[in-house]
Amino acid sequence: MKPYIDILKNKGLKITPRRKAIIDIFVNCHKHLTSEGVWSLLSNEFDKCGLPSVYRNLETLVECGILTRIQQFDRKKHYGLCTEHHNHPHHHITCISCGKVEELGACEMDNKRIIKGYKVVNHFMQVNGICAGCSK
Amino acid sequence: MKPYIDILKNKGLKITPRRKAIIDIFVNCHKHLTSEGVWSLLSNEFDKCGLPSVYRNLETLVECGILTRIQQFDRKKHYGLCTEHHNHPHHHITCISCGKVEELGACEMDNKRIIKGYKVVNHFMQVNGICAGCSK
DNA sequence: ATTATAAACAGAAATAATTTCTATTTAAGG
DNA sequence: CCTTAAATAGAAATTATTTCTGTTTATAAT
Ligand SMILES: [Mn+2]
Ligand SMILES: [Mn+2]
Ligand SMILES: [Zn+2]
Ligand SMILES: [Zn+2]
Repeated sequence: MKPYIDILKNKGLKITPRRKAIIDIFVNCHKHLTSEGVWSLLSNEFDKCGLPSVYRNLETLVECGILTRIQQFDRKKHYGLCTEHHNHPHHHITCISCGKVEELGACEMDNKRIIKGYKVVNHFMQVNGICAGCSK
Repeated sequence: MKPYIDILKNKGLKITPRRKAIIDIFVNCHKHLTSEGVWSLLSNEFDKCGLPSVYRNLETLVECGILTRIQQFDRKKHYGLCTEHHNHPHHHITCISCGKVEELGACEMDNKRIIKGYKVVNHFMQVNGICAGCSK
């Protein structure tokens, strides 16, 4: 919790109740959630909470490296806590059953500057699986 | 052109003027296009052409392995020709300037069955760059 | 060639995730 | 305690995609 607050502070962003609550949700569940999933959980805590605020805050937290974001083919963005390597590129593996997120180390693409004549700008990798808990 | 038609035939799908035209578009441009981009090009050829048909056909062609599809954070699906390895998992590198698509060989994930206790179900990789032509 | 039939189609309307806009509230520094 | 820019709520707009319905067409069987 604390280190995430510090990231916000260092970037000159306000520590608002909504931001703390959103970070708290992810710290406690370690899952990927959709914007609406987060919104739904926030409604337990706040009488009033606008969906646009949720969207705005989730994107802000992604920009800070606190959250990771994946775009599934279901047209929804999914957000999860990015627990380490805040400034290093890395990827995540997600459980398609329970939504749990874990970090993967550096991948072979991270070093490559040129591939097939293309100057590499960025790359994105998403691995989906079934976690040990859900396999049982 | 011919081999793509054969894929459709083998799957018992009809060879319609729209399908031929869509394949033709991709064969001639080797770029990623959005659904609306394809629709716009089809309008040059057909007086009447419904956007729902374009969506339906693009998805059909993806299922056949003729096209590859990526989901960008712009909320749009992008489609490109998948020229080889029709039955082998592989990835693509895309030029963010001109949209050109090229194939990448197998990646390190392809062999892995278990990662961090997760039974791997599938993975997705997208590499973006600037092609040789656009670098000049 | 003609016909039968399921697949493909057009067009309109609906859906739903996300964004934009505006007025109001609030966190944080002095 | 003030001040102020950032954050927020709520309504409305946007837009990629899907659904629905009635019509057309590719293809196989006659
Ligand atoms: Mn991470
Ligand atoms: Mn391919
Ligand atoms: Zn799981
Ligand atoms: Zn290019």
